[in-house]
Amino acid sequence: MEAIVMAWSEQLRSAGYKITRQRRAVLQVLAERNAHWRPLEVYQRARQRCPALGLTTVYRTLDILCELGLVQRVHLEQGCHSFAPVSQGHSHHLICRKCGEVTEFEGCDLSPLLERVSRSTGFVIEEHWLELFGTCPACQEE
Amino acid sequence: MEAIVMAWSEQLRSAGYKITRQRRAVLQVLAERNAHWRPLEVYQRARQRCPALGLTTVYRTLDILCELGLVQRVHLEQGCHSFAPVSQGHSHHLICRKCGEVTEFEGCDLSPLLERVSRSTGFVIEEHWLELFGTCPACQEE
DNA sequence: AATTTAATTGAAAAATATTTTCATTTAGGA
DNA sequence: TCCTAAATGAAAATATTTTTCAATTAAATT
Repeated sequence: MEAIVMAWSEQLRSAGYKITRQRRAVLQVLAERNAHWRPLEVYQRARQRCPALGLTTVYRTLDILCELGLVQRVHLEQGCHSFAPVSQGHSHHLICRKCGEVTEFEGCDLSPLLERVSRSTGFVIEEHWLELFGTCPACQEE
Repeated sequence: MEAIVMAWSEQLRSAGYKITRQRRAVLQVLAERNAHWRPLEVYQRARQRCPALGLTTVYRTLDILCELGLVQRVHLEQGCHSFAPVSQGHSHHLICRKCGEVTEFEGCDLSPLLERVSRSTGFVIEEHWLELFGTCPACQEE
């Protein structure tokens, strides 16, 4: 089994959640590809591994994974119904518009910008949210 | 009538859309407050001005306004079902978590960051979204 | 290995959000 | 005023998400 699935399972377990066949199937699907997934897509794909899986459980599992910070909601141009795996805590996504691949990127130091905006507007800024869209190396070749 | 409503109307007209009572009512509501609006909220409020208005028309009007770049979808923590007025073309929003006020901010020069991310990932970056959340000056006083 | 129990489950129903369809109405040019 | 394509609302359809509840099950305990 993928290392990431084992790591996620361990996180679930230590947060007091049981490792069920259904949850494992969901985790395995998410680990398949570093991309954004809609609940229905996860459901359809995970049912190949665990035919008894229900859509409700997919929603519930994604909720838990979000709460633990293992996946994050991704807001696409078409809507905000997708989720993507996250490796560290607070994370920003770079999304390929063609294949849907999701990459996290480092070095998001927005402090100077936030500082400037805060000064000019008088807002106290508590949270920021940045997403980039483009074309990944593989899709550029086509 | 608010200047902004007239400006929006002119934009609609010159894009070939008719100025109907319904559309005017929607525009007037959006001009009331620089905040984020959900379609249902717009509907309820605009019906006070135009009781014949249907929810379908609100959705359709918001679509058109988006297409013309006069409003923009706002992605909140709770979901992406809200819209906010936009003054210039590409715009970023600063959103008050308490009162919902939406402010556009200037000076979003992300070029160095985008350049850096592009180099380290190999992605061609075509679009970026940045949203800030915090507390506006008025809400800080409470 | 068997027992126990609280967590987890799926199905169905409900709630919520959005889009489509279509007959009727209407804005605005002729 | 007349005309016509655009726009409309109501209702139905579709899509998404949550709630409810009786049955099942993971995993701790014996």
